[in-house]
Amino acid sequence: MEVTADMKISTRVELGIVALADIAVNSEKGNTVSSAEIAERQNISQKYLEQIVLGLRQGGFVKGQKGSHGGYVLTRPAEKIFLSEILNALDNNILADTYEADDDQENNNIRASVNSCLWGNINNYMRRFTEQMSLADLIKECQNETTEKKNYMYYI
Amino acid sequence: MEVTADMKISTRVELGIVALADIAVNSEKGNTVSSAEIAERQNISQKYLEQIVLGLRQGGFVKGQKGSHGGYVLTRPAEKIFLSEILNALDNNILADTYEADDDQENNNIRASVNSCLWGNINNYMRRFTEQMSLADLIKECQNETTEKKNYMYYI
DNA sequence: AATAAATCATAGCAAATTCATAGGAATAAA
DNA sequence: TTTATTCCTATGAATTTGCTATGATTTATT
Repeated sequence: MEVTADMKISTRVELGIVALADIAVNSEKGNTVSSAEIAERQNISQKYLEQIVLGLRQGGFVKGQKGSHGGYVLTRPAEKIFLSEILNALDNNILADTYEADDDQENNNIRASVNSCLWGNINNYMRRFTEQMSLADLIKECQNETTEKKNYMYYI
Repeated sequence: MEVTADMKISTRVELGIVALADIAVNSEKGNTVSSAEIAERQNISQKYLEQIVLGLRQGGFVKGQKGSHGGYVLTRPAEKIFLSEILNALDNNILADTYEADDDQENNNIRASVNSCLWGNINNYMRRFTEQMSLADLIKECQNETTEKKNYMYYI
């Protein structure tokens, strides 16, 4: 994800989280959730969705059951899936661990600092925020949408 | 900036901030700073830099003096230029004011919430952070790079 | 065994975006 | 008039993104 490119979420990441939340909500009794169901509920092209869910499976969040009456279930409870993990799986650029200094050290003091001060700071916030927010938290927030938003406090 | 895609800064924004900082630092006695100077100091293609500085001028941060011995100077002190303004000028997606709900309200409760909860939160942080950090602050941090990093606290 | 329903995997493509390169017009100082 | 600079626009290659499409594979059901 480029903070560039826009502080705008990519469709892939957005739909990935949506799909995972949909699976979490609709597989509560152990039944599987098919991509066709998700596609209809969330109004997404099914084939496109399948590609995205592929990433979720490769990331280890869901497992798929092939065949008739197949579908997806979570591999672990939504309380133990953190948004940071999802972002890393679906978009490996979005959460960089570190911003390494540039190689030629002579002239780019300013340039290196822009990265470390500004983006490092924002990236740290984003990482911490997503590391502490689980899929279950997100779903809870969806259900409480009308209630007052909490204030979060973070040390950066 | 797409948190998509990557939480990675675009070259344009990065070089824009770098160029502006360079101008701020090197025009202290009222002298102009030419794009050739900046390009050499920061090791950037001059022609590419000119395009970026064009955006800075259109954003009202610098004014250019044409002709021999021309160059750029800030239009106001670095203390009064905030990073949020630069981001908005160079990348109009990076700091969205709001995340408007999607149009068809029936099925996409989850989808709307992903945007408002997750990206709204991160975007708010980013906006507040960049609204309170001036170009002068950034330059100061560059000069204190070896010193211990401060901890910032924010309410989101 | 046959059928149907679903995942799984890959290829491809149009549009947009990004990162530059290039050429030259306009302007101002010397 | 020369030189140095900003200013402006066109162009293109490479990448990314969002999406469509095709079909192989697997499993449950009849």
